[in-house]
Amino acid sequence: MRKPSCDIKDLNKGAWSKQEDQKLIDYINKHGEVCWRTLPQAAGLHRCGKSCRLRWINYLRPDLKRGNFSEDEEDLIVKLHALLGNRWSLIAGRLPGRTDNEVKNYWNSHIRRKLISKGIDPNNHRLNHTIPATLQNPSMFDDNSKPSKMKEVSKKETSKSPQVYNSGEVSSDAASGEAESSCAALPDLNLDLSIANIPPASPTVSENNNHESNSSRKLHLESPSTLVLFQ
DNA sequence: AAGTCGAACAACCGCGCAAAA
DNA sequence: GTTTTGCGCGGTTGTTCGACT
Repeated sequence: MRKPSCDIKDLNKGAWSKQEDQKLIDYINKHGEVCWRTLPQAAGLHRCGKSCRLRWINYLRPDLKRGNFSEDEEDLIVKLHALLGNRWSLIAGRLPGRTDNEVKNYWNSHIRRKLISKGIDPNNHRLNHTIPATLQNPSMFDDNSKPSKMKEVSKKETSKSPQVYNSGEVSSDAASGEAESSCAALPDLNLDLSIANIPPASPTVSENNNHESNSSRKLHLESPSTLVLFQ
């Protein structure tokens, strides 16, 4: 049986200290992103490689943008989500300086609610037939779609709700189908969109790593025609 | 001022995939 | 052809902090 990659005892968990961050940064600056499994020991970190990788990719990488998402970025996320579903790494790959985790969090905390407030199902980008309570009483949302008292879309509810795009089960057909339907739902969005039209982000870590990401392997993005949509 | 609630976000977990052995 | 290994992904959880009562 395969042994877990993080089964070593006495490993630190939880928040990273500044010292740990610095060790990781120093090591990667010196040696580059080598084998994540062996990196912690080599760098003198009591963390599993996975944890180091995550910390580096999501927080320590020098090319990270951080800060609020712009309107353009938000638009792009919505469009890409309509195309790709919950393929956060692919979506993030088109947003320079953004990570999949960041995009995912932003989607769940901001965009998702925003769409719901507009009566759009964030799972399939279709207009809900039943008018949501939020539309009947728009005052429940302010301009930033920050729900003042929206218990209906509580954290648990949103995270536990079934996703249309189950991981690994979304074919490009399904994705394009969603996109087609979303055109009607989102008339303001120009979904005459192809991957080729989207400005490429700076190479991600995985791309730099000479490894094709899992997601691109699954979707074969290297052949853009797969995802080009025409209305 | 204290307590409660919810949003935001960092981090972890489990799984699938591809490459290597 | 099968098993093992490591990476990367998406989903979920935990923690922090600000707003509100």
